Amino acid sequence: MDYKKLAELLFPTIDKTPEDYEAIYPQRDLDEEAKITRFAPSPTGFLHIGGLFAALISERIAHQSGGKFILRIEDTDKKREVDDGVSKIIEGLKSFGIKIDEGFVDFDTEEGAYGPYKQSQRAEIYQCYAKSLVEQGLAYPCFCSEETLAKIREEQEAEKILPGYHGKHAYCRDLSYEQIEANINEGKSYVLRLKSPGSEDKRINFKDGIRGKIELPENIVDVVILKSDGIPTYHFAHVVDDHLMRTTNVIRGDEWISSVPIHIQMFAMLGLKPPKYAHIAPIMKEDDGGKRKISKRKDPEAAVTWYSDEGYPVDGVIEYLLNLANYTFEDFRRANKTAPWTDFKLEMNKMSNSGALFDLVKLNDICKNKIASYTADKVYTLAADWAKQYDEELYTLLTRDEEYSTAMFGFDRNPDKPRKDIGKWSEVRGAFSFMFDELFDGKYDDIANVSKEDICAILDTYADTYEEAPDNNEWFNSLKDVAEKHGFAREVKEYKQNPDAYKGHVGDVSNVIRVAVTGRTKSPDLYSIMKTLGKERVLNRISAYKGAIA
RNA sequence: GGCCCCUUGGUCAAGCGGUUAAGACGGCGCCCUCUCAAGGCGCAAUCAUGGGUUCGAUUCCCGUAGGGGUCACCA
Repeated sequence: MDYKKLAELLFPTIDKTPEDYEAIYPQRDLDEEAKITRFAPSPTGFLHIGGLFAALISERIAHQSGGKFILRIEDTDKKREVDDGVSKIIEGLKSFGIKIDEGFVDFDTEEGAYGPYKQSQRAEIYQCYAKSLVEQGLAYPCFCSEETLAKIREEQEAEKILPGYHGKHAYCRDLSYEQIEANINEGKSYVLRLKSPGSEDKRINFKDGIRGKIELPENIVDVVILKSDGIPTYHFAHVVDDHLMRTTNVIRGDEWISSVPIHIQMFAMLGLKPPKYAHIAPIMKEDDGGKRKISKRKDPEAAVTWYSDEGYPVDGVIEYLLNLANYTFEDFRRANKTAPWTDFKLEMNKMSNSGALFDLVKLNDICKNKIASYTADKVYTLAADWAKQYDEELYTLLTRDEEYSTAMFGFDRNPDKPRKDIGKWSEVRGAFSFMFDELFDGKYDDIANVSKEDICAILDTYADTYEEAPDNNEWFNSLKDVAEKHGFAREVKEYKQNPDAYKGHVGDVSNVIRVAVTGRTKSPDLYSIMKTLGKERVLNRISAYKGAIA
């Protein structure tokens, strides 16, 4: 058969050759060490936490080696594509600080010399490589209908042999030129299949960057490389794109492992060198005592936007993911308390090869530590940013008096032992409601161990003698005076040594003030709170509390 | 079902033939403390299972079970 003639019949408009594209997209001029990685999602909905994880790993591997990180859009499936899919991906990546060098670096901004970076715009390139395969007799058109394919599958199931287009079921494999031409003239639609040279009893080996050596049976199926609309399947697009974009390391989900034989075969048939592969385990979710892949449909936390909505600090989420990727991140963080996460050297071979359960409790802990490490200014900025989008009332309150809010976020924020009570911005409202009259709900925790009479007497004395103390010590000393006056011990120790001699101790007295001022028995440093609140508001709170318990 | 991958406390996990089987989160307890948060100290809790190999298996080999993935003109 004259394959050249066939190629012309199939691709009359394709006049470039693979050599042309080799020249258009030359080898990159980079260090030996520099790695080119890419994140290649399909725009079928929101950005998934697993996608962010894969993107983060790829970005790290590229940037810590002095290489480049590409965002390529795999939009070869028109049926599943979602309108704003691309912008959702870019927005998600951007909001988590993933820096893209090439491809879709921003909304409507495509950069780089290896584009276009959207597969739907690369049809001619794929077709050119497909044509060359046909010319060499390595690919052929297949006219089998869906029904035929279904029948083949049935037969194979009955015979208990490997399903797929191969062997005696590969009906179109040996069609003559005349048959093909006749079919085409009839207007029959067809796909292009690769003529697999694989044999059933041979195996292929490859080294996975995470799992090490993997051995799989060779691919014997004549897979589709071009769909009937002329658009490539994932496999073919991957091979052509990652070659032409000069990707050195393909990092993707482990659901691709079983396709590696197909990919390696394609690279070989095109005479190209495959990239290094690394397959990462999916993020799992606990389900009825079992594990399952975290799912777009069932789990709100699968969407990356969920973390933004909840107000998790983006660094916290990233560090949790890094922690999931390499157990050594924790040590890095302990040793470098304030270093940016980009200083951490991610190691591929330290990645776990079984899927980890996503642990919101751990995430929360990391985020608490993260926020505790911020300055009050930074907390203010980030909390306000979040509130602006998700809690308008809080935003108004927070920004009404920046100095006031910053002082509030500064409670107990000493560098050695910072307060760790909020893990996400949505907790700000609840944690600091007492700082704003608009949010202060007039509900009070019960005080169990002080009588109502004593509470009133303490409040009276306190209100009458209230002065803004210059520092915490002095304030506390004056509180001790109040305690003493009402029959409470000045020191907790004194009380413990001789409990019958007192009604209680200074801690009980401070709690009375605490409840009056904040409504609750648990709060950050009371002195700081009152100082920030100001005398007038403190006195108002005290009288309001008296009214409430009267 | 075929093929492939995986299996250490509740969770993330270190370990790579001999260990009291790290560490972190969570839990519990104690200490510190004007409350809480934090911090300090401590406790409980793990090698899926059966066979080998070996003087010795968490570690190596085989089987079993369980989990996951994949077998499309989806990625």
